[in-house]
Amino acid sequence: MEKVLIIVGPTGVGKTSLSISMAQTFHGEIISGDSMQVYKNMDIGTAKIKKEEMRDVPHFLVDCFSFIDDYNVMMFQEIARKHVKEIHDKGCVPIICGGTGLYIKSAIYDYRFLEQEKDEEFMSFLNERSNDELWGMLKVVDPKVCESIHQNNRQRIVRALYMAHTGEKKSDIIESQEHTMIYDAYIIGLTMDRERLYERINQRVDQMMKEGLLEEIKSLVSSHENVWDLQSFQGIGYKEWKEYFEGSATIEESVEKIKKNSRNFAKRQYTWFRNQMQVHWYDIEASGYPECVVTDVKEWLDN
RNA sequence: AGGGGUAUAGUAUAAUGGUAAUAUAACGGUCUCCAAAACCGCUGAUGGGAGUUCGAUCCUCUCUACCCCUG
Repeated sequence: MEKVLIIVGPTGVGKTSLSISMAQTFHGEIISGDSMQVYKNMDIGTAKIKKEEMRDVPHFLVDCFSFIDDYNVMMFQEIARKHVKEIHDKGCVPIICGGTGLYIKSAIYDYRFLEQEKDEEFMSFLNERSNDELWGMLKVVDPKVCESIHQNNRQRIVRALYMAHTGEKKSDIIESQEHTMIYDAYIIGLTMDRERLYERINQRVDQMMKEGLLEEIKSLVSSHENVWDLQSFQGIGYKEWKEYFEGSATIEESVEKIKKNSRNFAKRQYTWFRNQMQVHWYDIEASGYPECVVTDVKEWLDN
């Protein structure tokens, strides 16, 4: 199996800088496992790596789509796997680094997605139903998957109904998989004291403001109509400005909201990585932090 | 310093002479294409002391802290 190095962790913990040093040490190339850093012109709010920080290490899936484009797991899975193969064939180490848990898991496990077909009629049919009605429908159509989705989670219920309607049932897809990794992956998870991480996140948001986050937003807002509905504008650091532009919130309130959402996000990321993937955790504040990663990765590469 | 007021969960607000509710935060979890999303669960409080009372968070006194007014 091809070897792939994975770097995950909560936002703001320092994944990017480790990815560069790993790439330099082990002759690696980096694939971004991040759902927002793909968008061009969204640099500050996504904490995107700067050109000069890349140190000539090749990066993929960064800065490659317009902010009006849609991007999703299936696209990530396909493109990331393609890059893994190419990097591997070159004799380099593919490094997937990012914070979007589902994306990364879907690329390294045998996840299978349905080809998306548009069915506007069925969609609007679903949109008119209440949560309870949809839940009742799913119970009939795909009872197995129904058990695993909470009644209030409309988004998932709709998705499952849509899958059953357009092709395969979600439960069938899941049962057709072995739920194993398709690569020989070493998963590095970075962590640190929760309180200090939150402090760091808060400071990073203040830093974004100093670097001109608001100006970045303004220029995007003026370059396209109704940006607030775009998928790219559902990202933290962007969606929080809607109220400000509508005149119902101050800059300070928006900044505080960004901080809060970032902290909440970091917590959800921990939950995912702790429970969904087999992560080797490293405390970035522990003594000998970068060195022990190098030692472990070296051992894994040699096997 | 004098006069008045307030004290309930980390924060903001309820309520009652029979030990307390809501929001939010915090924490934990679910996750197969909106995932930086969507959803679920849970912990936590009547400032300290004394009195009245069968029983006080509620009434009384006192201490403490904070707020307002007047020098």
